[in-house]
Amino acid sequence: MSGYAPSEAARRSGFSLDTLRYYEKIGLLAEVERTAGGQRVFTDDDLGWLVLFRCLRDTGMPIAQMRRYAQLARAGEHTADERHELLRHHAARVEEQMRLLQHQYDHLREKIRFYERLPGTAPGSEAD
Amino acid sequence: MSGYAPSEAARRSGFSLDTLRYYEKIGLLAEVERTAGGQRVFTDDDLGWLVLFRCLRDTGMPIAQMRRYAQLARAGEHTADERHELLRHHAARVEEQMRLLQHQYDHLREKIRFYERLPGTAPGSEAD
DNA sequence: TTCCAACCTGGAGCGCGCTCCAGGTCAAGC
DNA sequence: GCTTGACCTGGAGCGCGCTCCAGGTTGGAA
Repeated sequence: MSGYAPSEAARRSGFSLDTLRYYEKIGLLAEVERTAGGQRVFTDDDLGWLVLFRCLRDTGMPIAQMRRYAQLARAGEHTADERHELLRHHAARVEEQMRLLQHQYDHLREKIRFYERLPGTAPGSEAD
Repeated sequence: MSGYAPSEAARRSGFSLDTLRYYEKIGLLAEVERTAGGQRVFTDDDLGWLVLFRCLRDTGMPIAQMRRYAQLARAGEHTADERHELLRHHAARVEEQMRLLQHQYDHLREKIRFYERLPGTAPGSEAD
């Protein structure tokens, strides 16, 4: 079941080896288990965290905030409310982000339509 | 009608004064007109470009690509096809970006639902 | 046993997109 | 004419999130 070499964890998570080490170094990922010789062994739980980090990162959460979330989770059950609130707050910003993206995408499409109305090589508007 | 002081251009565009100067320096904005004394005077056309840059920037286009677009436009009508293609290509990436954002947003909402199913302070799953 | 690819560490470096600074100039109101 | 706030320039610095490097260690296959 669990116990992945670094390269395997990288492959499964989509993060680079360097990024995995970096995430551990800055305390985003908790201390990863090691072999007797000191090489990392990632667990399914680590992989689960990486999936979450990817979600949060892809939605624009800064690393400092991800770290805060992770540290709260490690602190125990009693931080559940705060973690919940943190995610809800983030979700609200993601919604705003989606609205802005949609809005600017509409602008972009309109701009593109301008080019599609251009009849070959005719004199066009200045505002292109 | 046209002729805006730097601070006014900043206010209208939402870019900082430094950013406006930076955009001109790197050749994103064409050379902005000046008073006899050397102070910038932004035109309505400049403002139009800034609106476009905001659209492209908000949708994640790198500056190098915006500059390419701007330079093509300055080069004349004969670059219209290439500009069109550039925007269409960008729009495709924005669509992909929107899909990913929606997908990860769904994940996030599911995570939040997990906290909402938590009955007070009960022993929860590990995978939080 | 030997090999070599994968792994380790600490720390420097990078690419992006600004942002700030020092030291000086301009121009509008009094 | 003087003041003062907005503006100018070139260039350094920054915050983020990695990414790369040198120099050394590990561990599974042949």
